[in-house]
Amino acid sequence: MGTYNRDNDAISRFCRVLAEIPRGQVVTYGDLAEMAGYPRAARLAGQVLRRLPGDTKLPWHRVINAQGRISLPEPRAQRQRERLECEGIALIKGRVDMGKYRWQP
DNA sequence: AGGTTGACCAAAT
DNA sequence: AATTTGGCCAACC
Repeated sequence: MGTYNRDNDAISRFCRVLAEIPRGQVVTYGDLAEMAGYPRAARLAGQVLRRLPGDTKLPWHRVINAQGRISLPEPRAQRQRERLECEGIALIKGRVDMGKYRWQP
């Protein structure tokens, strides 16, 4: 199978990877998908994140797009920016310095 | 069933 | 540097 169908096993794989991202670091949607075992399924990562409960303890804010930009619509983008800054990740002209903060295990 | 829609991405223009 | 293009893949009409 290799296909994703609302099976919780797939979702928990995304969540497991998400939980491992260290404080003060970020990954891209594509990175998250690949680490979860779904290479080239960046949009799938976005769908999983979108469905996370609003009160999740998972570090959803550590996931940004491949250009180092926040991919959320306002007003959630503002919350993500705040959370990142709380961890010492500043956005310079709307961008995270991927060379400095991208997590590579 | 089949078309459209995204918290996407890399390569080409 | 900014846009466009083609690929991606499950959810949702």
